[in-house]
Amino acid sequence: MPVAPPPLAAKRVAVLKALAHPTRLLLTEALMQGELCVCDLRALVGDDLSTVSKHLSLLKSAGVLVAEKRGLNVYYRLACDCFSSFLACVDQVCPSPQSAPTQTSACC
Amino acid sequence: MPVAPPPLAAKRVAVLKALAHPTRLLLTEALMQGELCVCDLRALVGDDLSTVSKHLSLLKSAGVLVAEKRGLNVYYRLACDCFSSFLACVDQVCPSPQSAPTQTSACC
DNA sequence: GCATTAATTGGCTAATTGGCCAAATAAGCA
DNA sequence: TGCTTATTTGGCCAATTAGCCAATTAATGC
Repeated sequence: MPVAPPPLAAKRVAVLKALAHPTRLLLTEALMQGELCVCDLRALVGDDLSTVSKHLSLLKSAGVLVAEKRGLNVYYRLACDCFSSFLACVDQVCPSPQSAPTQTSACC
Repeated sequence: MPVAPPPLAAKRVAVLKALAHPTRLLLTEALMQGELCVCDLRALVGDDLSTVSKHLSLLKSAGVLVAEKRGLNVYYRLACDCFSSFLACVDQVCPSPQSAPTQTSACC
């Protein structure tokens, strides 16, 4: 088993692709502090509401976020609470000279 | 500090985007076992040599891989040895029902 | 039911990315 | 020098993605 089997690999790619966009990464980072509704997130990133909605939908499809409708609002939150260590992982994958200088959270 | 500062965020996006492609993820996973030359990697993925070269170049630009020329061959290897725990991280970001069933390597 | 607010969906175009071919560069060897 | 092999680069076209607008759906209150 030299590499991941196709279904796992496809899932990994979906997660990575979902997060590999500045706006979507920003949205996800914002949700580290807790759930927010779409209109809050829209105000945060400044894009058109439909654009934000599509980004969120993609993140939900990938399994990164979960959505819950309460009243008129839809609240999004992280599907798992390990996203901060995931980010630490990302920062560690390549030993860049300037990034993560005072980073203490470890992944690997 | 609600979210990552622009330069760090851009770097994260670059790493994620580099890995968010089936072929590039496959190439990177293959290099977990050690360095390989471009022709070996080309045989592994089956794409045109120029396509593989461009994928590798992108991964190098993102800082995921490093290249070293020895003789006629260019050998690529992982820029950091923590890639396996990074993958474990990816698998953990969303609690999918079928993926990572017997996974013991932990990230978060 | 009708009006209002929140969010999603469809449609369209612009921009980006992917992948092949051909040409160019680089290194070793006769 | 010229030949051969390994890799990269440029160019081109197809496919995907991004983002805006308009229209639709959903929930609440009158």
